[in-house]
Amino acid sequence: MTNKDLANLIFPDIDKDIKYYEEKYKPRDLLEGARVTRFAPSPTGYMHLGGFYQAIIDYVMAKNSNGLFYLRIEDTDTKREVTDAVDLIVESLKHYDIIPDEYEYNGKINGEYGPYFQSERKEIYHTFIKYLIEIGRAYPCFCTKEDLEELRTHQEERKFRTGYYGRYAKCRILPIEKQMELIKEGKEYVIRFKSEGNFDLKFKTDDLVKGTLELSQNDEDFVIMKSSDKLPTYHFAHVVDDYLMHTTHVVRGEEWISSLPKHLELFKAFGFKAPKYVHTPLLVKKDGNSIRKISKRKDPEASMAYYKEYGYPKMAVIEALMTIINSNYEEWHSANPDKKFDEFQYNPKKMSSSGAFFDLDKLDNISRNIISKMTKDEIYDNLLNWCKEYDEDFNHILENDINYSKEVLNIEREKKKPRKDFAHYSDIKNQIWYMFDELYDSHDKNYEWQNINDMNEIKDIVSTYFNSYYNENDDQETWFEKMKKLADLKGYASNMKDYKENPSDYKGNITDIATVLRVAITTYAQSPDLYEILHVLGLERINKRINNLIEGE
RNA sequence: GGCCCGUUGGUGAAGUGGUUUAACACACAUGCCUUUCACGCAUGCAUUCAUGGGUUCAAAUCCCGUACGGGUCACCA
Repeated sequence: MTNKDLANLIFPDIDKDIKYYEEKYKPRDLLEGARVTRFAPSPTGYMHLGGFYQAIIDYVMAKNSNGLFYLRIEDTDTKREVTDAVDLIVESLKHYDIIPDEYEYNGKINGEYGPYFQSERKEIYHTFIKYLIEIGRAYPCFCTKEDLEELRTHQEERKFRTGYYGRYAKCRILPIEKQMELIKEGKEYVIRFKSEGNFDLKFKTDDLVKGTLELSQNDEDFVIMKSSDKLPTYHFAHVVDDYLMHTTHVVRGEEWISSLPKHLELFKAFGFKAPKYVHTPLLVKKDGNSIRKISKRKDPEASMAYYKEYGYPKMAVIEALMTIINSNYEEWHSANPDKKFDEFQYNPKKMSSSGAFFDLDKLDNISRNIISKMTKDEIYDNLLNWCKEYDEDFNHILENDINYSKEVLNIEREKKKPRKDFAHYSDIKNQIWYMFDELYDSHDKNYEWQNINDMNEIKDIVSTYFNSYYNENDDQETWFEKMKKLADLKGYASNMKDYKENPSDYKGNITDIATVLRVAITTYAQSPDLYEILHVLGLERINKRINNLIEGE
């Protein structure tokens, strides 16, 4: 009885060999220096910010080297799988225009190196495992959960390092005859890798972010194939897939560093060249005094859905992430405003090696800048798009009179120093509701009168102004001159200098007049430029409002 | 607990032995501009790089210890 007999007993139907797959998945025809990256999430829930952050790195690394970026779904854990998770992942990437060059979705495979769902690659893994068994580097293990637990407590009590290794790996010394006998009896088993490493020996390996890592050799006979569904574990699938798909750079969270020795030993056992690794720092968050990993349960902003719901422009989210990825991104971007973010030369060495904070304030700032630079047409389209999903009422209002809506959005826009008061689309309605009669009429109005708060005085100022002074066709200068005249007429200083010199000579000053008019029209003491607001509103809306104000109460 | 990684202002960070009196951006504060707000502009905000020691003419930058934080020790990824 030989290893070959064992291998055939375990995988009687596997008739292909590694060569077959190497022939099938030939090296990629890419230019020198082109990087092949992949985003390889497991579909266990929603799209996490940390995953997206990695996908961006993958994408940028591939794009700025004329390489290629693909999506692989790591669905080898059938127990944790969540139904719509793959849809969420694909839709999130799509929403941000991070489109993989190769992927598989809804049964359609786009790319020559698929399938791209690990669950569909079972035969490939089995072929590779079969080979390992044949050369004596893998074996069936019949230990039960109880056996392993016992081992563990035994090791813990003696303060030994826990794990299935060396003399504790009892199934590795089972004679082949015994192994085959147990399998024929129908005993449950997993396949373990037979390690040749020595934990006391260290080796050095390079990580593109962390630099040189000094790690102990792996000596654990870790599981490479599970018993229940015969699917491989992550460690095994990673090695086989990234070899066959010719990944050049593996981007993953730094939590994987501790299992790197396992992966490297596996690559070595096959005689494959390992890819380069980019172990990214975790996204963390300050919670009181402690720092912790950003968590989906406690932090809504951990989910990509958060940014969509709030209506952040997609470039804002991407740029906020880019500034964490390489802090010189911002500088580069302002020097190259017309270049796309994926032209930025990402440098893993410049990446922070400690945990990174994702700062929502910073996101808001970036977002404000981006929104302020949009043309009225762009912001209108984007807002409408967002409203279609999250605010149907506002959507209808915006579509009711498209030109008017665009003019409203255009207030203090399309100029050198545009307003920067919208951080996300869900902000907008609350800030400009008074521009739309449909919202204005039904809105609770809390007039923020300031210095002048006597209603008779207010009504007098408002009616005099709109009856005798306001003219829609005035330019801004004339418009303001008229307001000054009104101020003089009513006993308010039109010149601030005069007012400051002799405040007691006046009832108030020009700012009080402007404020009354502003509040009368918008209810707010603070608003964008009043001249523009009046101009956009138009006489009809204005008259309706002042009539209501004067006749009301 | 073992092993690994890390620690520069409120935040992201630049910086790898001497143009650093520690860049830039966000946040914050003050002032200017101004019919309000926002914008813009100006100024301020770490005498110090977790901490103790060492190497050196010279250290945030190199070495050792300590503390603290994080990761990982599954038939999860």
